[in-house]
Amino acid sequence: MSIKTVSNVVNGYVHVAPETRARVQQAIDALGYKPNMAARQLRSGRSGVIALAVPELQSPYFAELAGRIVHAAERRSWTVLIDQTDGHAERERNLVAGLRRHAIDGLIFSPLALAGEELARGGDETPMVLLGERVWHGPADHVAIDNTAAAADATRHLAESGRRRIAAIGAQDFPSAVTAQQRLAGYRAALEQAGLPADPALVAEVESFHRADGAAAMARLLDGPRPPDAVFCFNDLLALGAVRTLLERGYSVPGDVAVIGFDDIEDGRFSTPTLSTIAPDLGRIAELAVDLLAERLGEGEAATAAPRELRVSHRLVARESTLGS
Amino acid sequence: MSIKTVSNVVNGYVHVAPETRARVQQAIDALGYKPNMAARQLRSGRSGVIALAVPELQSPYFAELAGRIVHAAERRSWTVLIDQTDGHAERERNLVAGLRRHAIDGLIFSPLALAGEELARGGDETPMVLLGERVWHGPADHVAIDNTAAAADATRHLAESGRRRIAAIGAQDFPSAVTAQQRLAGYRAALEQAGLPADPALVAEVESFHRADGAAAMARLLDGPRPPDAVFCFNDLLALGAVRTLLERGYSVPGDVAVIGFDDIEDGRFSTPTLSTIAPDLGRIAELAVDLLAERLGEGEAATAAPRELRVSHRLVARESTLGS
DNA sequence: CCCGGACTATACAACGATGGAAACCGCCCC
DNA sequence: GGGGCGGTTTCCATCGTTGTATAGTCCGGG
Repeated sequence: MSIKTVSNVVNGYVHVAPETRARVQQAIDALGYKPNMAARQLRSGRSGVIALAVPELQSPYFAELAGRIVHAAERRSWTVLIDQTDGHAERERNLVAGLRRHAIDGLIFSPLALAGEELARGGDETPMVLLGERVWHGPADHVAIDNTAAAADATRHLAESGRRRIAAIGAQDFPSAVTAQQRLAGYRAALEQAGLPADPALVAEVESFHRADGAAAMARLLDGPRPPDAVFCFNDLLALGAVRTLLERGYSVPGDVAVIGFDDIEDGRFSTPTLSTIAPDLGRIAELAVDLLAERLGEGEAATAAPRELRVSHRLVARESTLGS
Repeated sequence: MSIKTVSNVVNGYVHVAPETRARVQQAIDALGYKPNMAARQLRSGRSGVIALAVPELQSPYFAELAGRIVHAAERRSWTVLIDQTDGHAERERNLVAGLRRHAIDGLIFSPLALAGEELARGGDETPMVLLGERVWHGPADHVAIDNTAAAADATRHLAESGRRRIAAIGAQDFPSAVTAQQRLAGYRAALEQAGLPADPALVAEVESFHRADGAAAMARLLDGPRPPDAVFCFNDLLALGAVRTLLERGYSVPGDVAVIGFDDIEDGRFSTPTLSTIAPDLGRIAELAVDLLAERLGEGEAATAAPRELRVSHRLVARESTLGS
């Protein structure tokens, strides 16, 4: 009974005599033998682990995304290793440069601080899939919804319900804030299409996309000369923060001010009022990201093809914060 | 220039001539050499990866916990691999049995479906730290807050603000639902201490701890013969769901019904009304869990000591849902 | 009765890194 | 001038697994 025979049994190699197989299996059970993954990995070059890099798990959007990706990866018997970048450019750069401390087969990366050419991979050939909004035709596979169109949908929804002074919360003007810029572009486009003036005083900048930023931004808008009658927030957290400020100050939502968010996180379905939002097809994003990695890890053709850009659908979900109850 | 010399340079071995070191380093940079983690791991027996097993990342509590643990692990240069059990007993059993597909140095496990002796480790000697509530003196290191006391604190807070009919949402009667049972025990103890009768009609069972369960449970309580004037929900998600139902039906919170939750997730700080809750020291839990693993992975004494039980502090955070605004 | 082929088990060499021992070097000191 | 010595580098074995090549076994057919 040689080592190789054990290997054959463990791997279900066909030509093992049933009797031998049984004996080996028995020994395995008795001794509690576990194959050593490190050695297997060394031999095969595959670890069965993919990394997911997100800014922070504390944000419901990323937490949900992570959960979906873990599930999608499970179907391929992959495990997911989490890298939290906290949105630090340095960390993100290290990821892209492949300065990882651990052996992974692929990387799914939702960048926050990096954009454009900075995401080009140097030297490291482990496949990478980029998530989230970004200039098209980048250096790696990319999965995203049509961000600008989605933002326009949200804004149009507000306009169509008769709102005239539609504010935006979530603008950011540093160059890597592609998400914010695309959503702002969609907002402006929809305003123009609706024949509404674009009042710069109605665009509120934020540091980051958390509830507190939304609350503060809303306060600034309300303190301005002519407060808005509707707000498009660039994500649901901002929107929940904004709603909080509005209710705190005695405004009615959507009576006085309608609010719409972006992401469709679960919080918005149970908040009061429930939150209108743009719902990206998260499940599909997760599946596609994992599928793309799988293709790159596969044998032939697809593995070396040019970067692909996949667009995922989104839909508008109108709830109480714009419709009333 | 041998392989070993490169290894020595990479690992910062002292006795390498500066000139040699420089040449090697230069070659490394030029060729983009990356040490192979699989090989290193095979030799050293350490992967630098710990697994975190939680029921689901979609729950803000676990998402936050995961984020904290990733950060705590980072300080030891460990990476965290996520296992989502979805609360399936089978999956949890596999974890405990060590039927892992990947090489990890340790496991931080927040069980949902398993309890007590089922958690005893068979054969697998990779260290495990259990999180969350459970019978004491179990088979592995364990970090948790005093769950019963915390539940009593929450209930007492309601009683002290003059509420007489205090309901509980979150009871579960299957044997592994230790968390629910401990919180229920705390609730009952506090009622008794406050001299309030324990009306079984005021205890609402739930399937799981999500917003929808809280909303449904609240509806059942309101439809009952004598609705409560306060509710202690066994976690914040249940509480947010309950608040949603109350507001939807025109009740004032806390005017008609006061609500308190458990976990102190971020949602509760920006909901309307803001949510009173029990805040466990999550950061400390994460740190301790990682520290315990580190001890077990260390060389000598501590590695083989008896399982330890560490208790983490919690505090009551009173917000609008019990105090009013 | 021998041989080919199918089936089964073993031997050996990798995968890439590292600990330890051995080899090499220049130099000081007796 | 040779032995010893510190500092530096190389050699060898090893971690556990698996692909390839090889050896062994058994059977049926020519």
